[in-house]
Amino acid sequence: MPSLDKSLVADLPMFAGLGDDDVGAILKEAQSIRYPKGASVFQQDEDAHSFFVLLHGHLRVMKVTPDGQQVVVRFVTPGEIFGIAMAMGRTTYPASALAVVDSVALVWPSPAWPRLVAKHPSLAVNAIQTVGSRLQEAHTRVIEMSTEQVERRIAHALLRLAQQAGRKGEDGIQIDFPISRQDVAEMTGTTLHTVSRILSAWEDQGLVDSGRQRISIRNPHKLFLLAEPPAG
Amino acid sequence: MPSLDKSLVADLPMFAGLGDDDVGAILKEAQSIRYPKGASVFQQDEDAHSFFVLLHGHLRVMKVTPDGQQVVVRFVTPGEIFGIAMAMGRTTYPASALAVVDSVALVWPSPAWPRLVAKHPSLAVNAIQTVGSRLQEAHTRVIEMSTEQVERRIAHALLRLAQQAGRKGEDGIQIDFPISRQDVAEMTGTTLHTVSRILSAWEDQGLVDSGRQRISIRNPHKLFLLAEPPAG
DNA sequence: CGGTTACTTGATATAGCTCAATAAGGGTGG
DNA sequence: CCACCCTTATTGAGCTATATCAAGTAACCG
Repeated sequence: MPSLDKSLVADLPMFAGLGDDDVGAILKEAQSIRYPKGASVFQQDEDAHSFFVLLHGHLRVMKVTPDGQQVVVRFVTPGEIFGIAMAMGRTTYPASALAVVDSVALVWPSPAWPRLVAKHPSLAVNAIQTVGSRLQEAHTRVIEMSTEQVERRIAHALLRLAQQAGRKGEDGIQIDFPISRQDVAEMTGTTLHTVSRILSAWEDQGLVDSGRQRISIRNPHKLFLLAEPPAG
Repeated sequence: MPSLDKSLVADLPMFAGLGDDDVGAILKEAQSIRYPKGASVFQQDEDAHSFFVLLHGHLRVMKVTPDGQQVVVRFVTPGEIFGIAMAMGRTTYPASALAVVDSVALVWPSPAWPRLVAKHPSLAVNAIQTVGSRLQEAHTRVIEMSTEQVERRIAHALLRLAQQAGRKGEDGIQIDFPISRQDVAEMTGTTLHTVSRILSAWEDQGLVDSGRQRISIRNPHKLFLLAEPPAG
């Protein structure tokens, strides 16, 4: 019984440079698990027992500060590897992951990682690149938070979301999972009130069309101009 | 002529899990270069020709936004690997590195990386961990910028600097390289004016002792309490 | 010394937070 | 299918942390 279809995953960046046989062997060690909407995939500070590849759905990854404030680290989209705390030399997860819609992931036990890497070194190379690009993103975010004010940060966040999880609709690009004002606030370091006000303003200008846990971008070009004002 | 002393570098995290022979072989491919104070090691967007290990001195890594604002990404301290853009799958450096004091680094040509990794897989594993811990730091910074106000952010930044580059002096921990108010501002997303005011206030309270491009922490414990106020 | 770079400090302006109240969806159970 | 409830979103008013503007002082460098 070929438990998992190689074709589903063979061309994910994580498996780049691996032959079909290798991919098959790696997949044999994984199981696929379904996470219903709202379910937790793993919790911050919990023992990093597994690592994952998202097959279907969307996850919100968030961190909570000691005093209870939440920050959204990112959203995981299908094809991404996540929860690789162990590969980064950690024993616990640095953040929590929650299914925002019904989702399915491949799951490997963390102890399999060193063995798999030893046998398939390209895994390590690919993992560095994955972590590297996340580092880039994180730095981008630091820079935005240091130098831009709220409106531009929100514009950037929405454009990024549209790129990662945008679904072309009748008029505009819709973000393909439920996302609240609070979520956007936690991604951009502001409050839901400010997000609400700004989205309302943009709505009036015909820039976006949004509602309860739903945002679509009607005019990406104008939004882009807000995010990156032409030099002057 | 044994150009470089293995003992200098054999126990850096980057070479963990490698035998003396391996370390020797890897070192053979590097040259050591001196960067006088103020010299550029590499420039943002420049072709990622080399990667480095800092042997001596301190570097400031910074990014410039399209509109010319600078952000300090981090300071490099001796023993660290840096400029590994290429390992992360980039062809150009995402930031610039500048010697803030006379410095010395080991330099490898980027094309050597894949070959070295193929021959010494622990390099890849160690690199993931390095990049992973930088990702952690970057996320920490995002979270601080999202949830803390300026005074706490500066407190955190100074404590981190003290940990990475603190030199125990007669009274307190001195940051071991020249650092201006502007630098601290660019690390914490504020202005030099605000940093100056806050340091002045701390000076009055006997928390720090600072001057032109010089900061030392007289009372780390109190500073820590500012950074992490006890729950309430 | 003269010039430049770093730092200090006051006064004012304002972006965005906080507080507060209301409204609109949308799911659920009767 | 309707009524209710809970979550999410909207919007106003006032406040405050911090940026900005402005001016002067101190340290270092050649």
